[in-house]
Amino acid sequence: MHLSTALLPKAQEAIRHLFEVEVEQIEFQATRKDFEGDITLVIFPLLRQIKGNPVVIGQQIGEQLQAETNLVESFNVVKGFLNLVIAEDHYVTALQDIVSQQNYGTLDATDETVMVEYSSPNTNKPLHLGHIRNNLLGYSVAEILRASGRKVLKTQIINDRGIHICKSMLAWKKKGQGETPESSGLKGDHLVGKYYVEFDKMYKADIQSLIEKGETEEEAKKNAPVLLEAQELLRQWEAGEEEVVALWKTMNGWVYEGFDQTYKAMGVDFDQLYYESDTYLLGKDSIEEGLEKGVFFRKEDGSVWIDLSEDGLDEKIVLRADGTAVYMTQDIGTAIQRVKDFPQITGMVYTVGNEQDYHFKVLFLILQKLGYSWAEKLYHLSYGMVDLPSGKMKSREGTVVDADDLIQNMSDTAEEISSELGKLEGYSDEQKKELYHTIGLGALKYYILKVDPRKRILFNPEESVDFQGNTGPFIQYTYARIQSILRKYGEATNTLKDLPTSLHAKEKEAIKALLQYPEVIELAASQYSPALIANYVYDLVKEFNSYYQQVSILGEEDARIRHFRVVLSAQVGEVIKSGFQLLGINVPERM
RNA sequence: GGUCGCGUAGCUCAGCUGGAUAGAGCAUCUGCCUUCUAAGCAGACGGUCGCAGGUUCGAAUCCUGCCGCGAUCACCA
Repeated sequence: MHLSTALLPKAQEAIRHLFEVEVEQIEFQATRKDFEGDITLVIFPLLRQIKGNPVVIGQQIGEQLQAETNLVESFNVVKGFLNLVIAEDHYVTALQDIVSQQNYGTLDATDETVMVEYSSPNTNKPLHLGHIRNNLLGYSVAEILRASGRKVLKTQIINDRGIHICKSMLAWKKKGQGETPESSGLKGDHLVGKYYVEFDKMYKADIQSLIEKGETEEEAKKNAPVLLEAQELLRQWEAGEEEVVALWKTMNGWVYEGFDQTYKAMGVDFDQLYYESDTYLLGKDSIEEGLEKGVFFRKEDGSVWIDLSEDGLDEKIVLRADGTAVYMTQDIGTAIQRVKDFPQITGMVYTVGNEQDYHFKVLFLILQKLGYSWAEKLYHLSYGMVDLPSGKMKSREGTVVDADDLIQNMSDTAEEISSELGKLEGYSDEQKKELYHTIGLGALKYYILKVDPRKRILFNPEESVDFQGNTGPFIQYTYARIQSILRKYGEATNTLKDLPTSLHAKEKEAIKALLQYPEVIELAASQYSPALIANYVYDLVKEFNSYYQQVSILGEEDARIRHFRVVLSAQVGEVIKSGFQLLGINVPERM
């Protein structure tokens, strides 16, 4: 039971008794560090119903509470704040309760099922840092939603068709000389990406020569021969020409092998895959349906639109004059298809950058207007771009931070630091390698997830991601130290035997921090924010490290107190592990 | 220009539905390894919370205007 919910009726009772007033809500907050107390009752809001001096009122309520409940041991009043000191045995029993729970922090199951879409890359180039943020956010939010009692389906829609892949195909046909991942030793997605860059070179050369022949830049960009060829390739693909489709399959196959490796290294996965080549024609039926319902209207040229001016937006096209689909058409169709595939879905989360805020606003409105009940529970997990000091990342121009390279670099840095510290005696090379990956990836993931998704991230590859302070490795390190204690202690720590009669101040603080975990999960789920989990785990860890420094755990002579301290440490370790799992970060036994 | 988001210490970020003297990390400086892992702990330094109004007993937080940065406003995806 939560402290404030336990205290609420007591305080209401006290106020009723003292002032003969019924108050519905009472504001509790954690007592600030510089004052004595655990929880603070804010008097000011009560003044609306109780006239008088807040200090006097606080004093009276404090006295009443102290007399009426053994939860409150003592109190003090500072200005309009009634600081309550909670009896220590409350915290001891609270810890006992936490320890007895299977998956402490996770919330009761609901009947909701949420589909979380993330990643959804194009298949013409390897994944980069922008995708990493997307993947980490999507994966983590999925985990957080699951911990908050929802069932979760992780998905991505792979953008496997379109002009972008045709560009890579064309360049490969012209310049590739049959090169394959095997022949070149290149990872498949990198090989295909190489030809995407190659295309851009040819394209730029074409533009240049057209300009020299007197065309304007605008004309040249439209008429460049390689672009026209790529467009022709797309038409042939749509017509199903065997040779083109075969090449398309081959090159996409290379890319998928590459992606699989990257996803595996990143530690993300999916329950269901969708391919744009299967879904790009979807949605047209819904346009007809919407026309009948009067949600859409047809213009004279035959194109179909929706008027969203009443919703503060403008008109948006949903079907071209020639009857072909636009992006919106597809997205409408795909959303509906997903609910057909998984009828248990009650909501969906789209992890897509904030440059598409407007698109999703419109998409969700359309689905609502079409009358789908689940449309109320769609959420665009919008996040800020990852920029470099030099500006935006552009694949074509090679100014990207490659995902595979970055993950490898992080791992290398972890290795350097670990080797310097030299604490891994007895670890095999295999174990070490795995550990470096855990730490390096932990640093990267934490670095990205600890910031509010909405904010854009400026990533400076020159200044490597930190391994000290508010970082993933710092938290992993704390976990490893706890595990070291547990190994040495040897006994079971899943139950509290003899309860101590008094607590160290730091023990009380650590238990308070543990008690917050469930509500943090709830908040993180309702706000779709892994950052809240990251910041919480950091606070917990800081609290614990301070305790660890001040108090000897295994060195305690009294066996009962020693056991209590080990159990408390074990539980802190559990919450670190659990919280980090929600961020998709592993924790090491040693480091 | 319209719409949306962001603006907190030199740098990177917290600050929950308004509450006490705005908190961390990095960087700089000072201490602490014969005691459970120093990727640590304790401390110092560092702020007109972009600016100006407003609401309130109380505003970094809510409202309005302005400034700055970013995104978006295609029969592109």
